[in-house]
Amino acid sequence: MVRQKIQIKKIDNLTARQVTFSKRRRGLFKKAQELSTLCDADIGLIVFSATGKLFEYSSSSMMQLIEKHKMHSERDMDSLEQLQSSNLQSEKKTHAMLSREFVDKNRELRQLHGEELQGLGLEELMKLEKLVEGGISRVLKIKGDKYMREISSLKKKEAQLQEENSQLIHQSQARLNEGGQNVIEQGHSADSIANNLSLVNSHQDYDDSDTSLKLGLAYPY
Amino acid sequence: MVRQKIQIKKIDNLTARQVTFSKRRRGLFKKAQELSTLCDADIGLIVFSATGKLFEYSSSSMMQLIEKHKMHSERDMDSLEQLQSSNLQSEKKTHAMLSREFVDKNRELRQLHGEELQGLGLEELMKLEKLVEGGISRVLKIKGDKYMREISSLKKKEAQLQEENSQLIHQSQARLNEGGQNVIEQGHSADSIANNLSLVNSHQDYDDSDTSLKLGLAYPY
DNA sequence: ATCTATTGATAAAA
DNA sequence: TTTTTATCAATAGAT
Repeated sequence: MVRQKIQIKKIDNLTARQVTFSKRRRGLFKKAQELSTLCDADIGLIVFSATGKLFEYSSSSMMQLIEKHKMHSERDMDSLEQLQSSNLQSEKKTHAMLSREFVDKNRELRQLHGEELQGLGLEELMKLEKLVEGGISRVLKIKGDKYMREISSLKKKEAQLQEENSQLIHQSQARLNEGGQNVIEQGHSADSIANNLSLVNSHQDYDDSDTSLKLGLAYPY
Repeated sequence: MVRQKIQIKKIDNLTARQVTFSKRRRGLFKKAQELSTLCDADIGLIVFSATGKLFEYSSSSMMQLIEKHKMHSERDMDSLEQLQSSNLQSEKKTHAMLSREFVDKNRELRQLHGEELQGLGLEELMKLEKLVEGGISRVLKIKGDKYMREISSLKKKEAQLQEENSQLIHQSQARLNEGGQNVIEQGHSADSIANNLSLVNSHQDYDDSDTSLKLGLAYPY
């Protein structure tokens, strides 16, 4: 664009190409920074040289920017997620099947063992739930850039669900006692979980991750 | 840079800022494209206007580029992951402990039931273990994007909790029916989950993100 | 890396 | 917004 105008096509001469890359790259970064400053824009610029070297600029944090970008064009992940999702379809089915087997087995155990064993499973679930909650609160402390905000949002959903779980469990317990059956120790029997269907419908609006954990453990990690 | 040189600082006048944004943005994209063509560079440019509108350019695919970028700068997430990792140490321990309890319970079941049941539990645990391993290896194939993995993990948690809710609700129904009549369709007992926990310990070597799979049981997304 | 002749980008105005 | 125009900035080619 100077001494002589050049064509915008790949520069054949390696040395000339490297020189031009270096010069123009700097110019590009400068322009990006200027635009960001002048117009209060959030800009991210990633440049890989032909040799694979990375150069980047971001007016804020690249991580943050990339996250924001993904939110604006959700389709990025979609192909990947669809891939994974389809990969998992058969597994889900198998898993659901096995889960049912386990359910039956466990019921058997309870029957053999009598009521005093009833609460154990749920009790331990609750412990695990507490662990999850602990993990959440710790992680939530991590600094809030926008990337973090997405994570936070996911965690909120999770917390709501846990709350819902707790309520279900509580009400189930109450219902059991109402039933005037053999009273169990304070443990929460899984079996005892009853009714509370009213809670269900208020959360049907969750979008993604229809993935189901048939085993249902509140295990975050 | 023209009729009068301007300072590189935020343009106060809104209209002027918008005009400049529009002009310079185009110029920037053009320069990016030129650099990409001339020097065979892989370039991604993301611009968010002050009003949140997204403009982007990528010489190849933005997704691809972002993935590549993450591979080159894995350290971004490291501090965060380390935090989480350390936060999780105690939880992992507790979890391992609980897992052992569940294993014991399962052994108890087999003992009560006699020989004909002996192999069953283990057999199914192995099946599940395979499923989990399958899920893990698939996830590990997804290019090393720790960030995505964290979000995935959260989504998994959410899914698990939702499923747990469903199960609780199902059981509630079952319980209700049991109370009044008899015979119900088999809901998924939360108790039954106990058996699966024995899977956990065999995969302690995976890093945090993947750890979720152990607990979440082959649901990577 | 530095120089400099030119082209390219763009601020201000319309 | 887009176009025009007068300048300033970027840079191709040479050193």
